[in-house]
Amino acid sequence: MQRTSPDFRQLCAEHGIAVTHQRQVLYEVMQGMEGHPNPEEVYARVKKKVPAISLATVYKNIHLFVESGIFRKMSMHHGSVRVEMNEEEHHHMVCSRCNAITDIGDKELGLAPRRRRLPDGFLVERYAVDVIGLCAKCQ
Amino acid sequence: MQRTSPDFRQLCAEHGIAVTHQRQVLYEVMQGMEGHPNPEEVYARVKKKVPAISLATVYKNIHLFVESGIFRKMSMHHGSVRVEMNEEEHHHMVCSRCNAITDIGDKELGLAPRRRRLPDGFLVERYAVDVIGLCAKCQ
DNA sequence: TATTGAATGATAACTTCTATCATTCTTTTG
DNA sequence: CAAAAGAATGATAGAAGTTATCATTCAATA
Repeated sequence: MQRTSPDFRQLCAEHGIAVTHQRQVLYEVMQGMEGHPNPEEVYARVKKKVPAISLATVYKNIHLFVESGIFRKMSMHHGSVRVEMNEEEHHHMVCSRCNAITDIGDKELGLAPRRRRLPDGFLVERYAVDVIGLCAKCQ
Repeated sequence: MQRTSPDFRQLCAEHGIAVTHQRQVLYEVMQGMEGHPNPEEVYARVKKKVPAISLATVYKNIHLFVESGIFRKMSMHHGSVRVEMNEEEHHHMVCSRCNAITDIGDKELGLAPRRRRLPDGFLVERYAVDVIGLCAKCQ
């Protein structure tokens, strides 16, 4: 029985990881989620399609996806790992009262040019700006 | 027995919190720490001066200090709460390999103009920039 | 100083995440 | 294409960090 698509086989080949049914379902479910889902949320959704899947498998594969560059991990304002599903270059507005996180595009943020080298020989990969403040609801 | 200094009494009065011996020792110990200590590190130090103190008390008071504005909580790249002890306006360089966090001053970062209002009516309090990259050791 | 409400300390419990390991599935190799 | 080798999965125990509970002690205030 062919359980995995050619597209997913290729994605895995490109990133040097093995193809499994669980992995494909997990990938597709995560693709369909917006914002910054945490592992429990992903697990709940994947379970609908693969009821026997283990939470450990979800964790292991989220790490694998992040390490192999398929998804990006974002910093943790929630006390749990969050995966970044927005592919656009963007940053975050974090409400200091309710902790809600909203994306904001690079342009709307309007920050000046960036340096590729910083003191102590630090080599820059990217800038992640958190704007701390109050969301409309909490003002 | 007078166990608390007038200075600390005033600080507490200003922030509307009660004065206790544990609280003063905790405050002084934290003042003497640099970087981004976590609750366990703080607990270990405070215990030397107040051996009977409970870890729960440390946690409760760190929260209290942060909520009342005495200290600032920083975002969590380490998987535990970190308190910001650097009073200067600054940001963080986060190594994507070893997770080391180094402070960088506002000027050295060179990210010019900031907006006080952002889309969706978000009211800005401050900008917290995480520069993700590789520290000198990990390159 | 007595009263009342808050803080503390001890510890159980909770949340999030990781390690372990037997079983099952993929990949590789002949 | 089948067998062997290696990797992934699922179940679950356990670790780390944090919070909740509650009896006791302490600080604020009347």
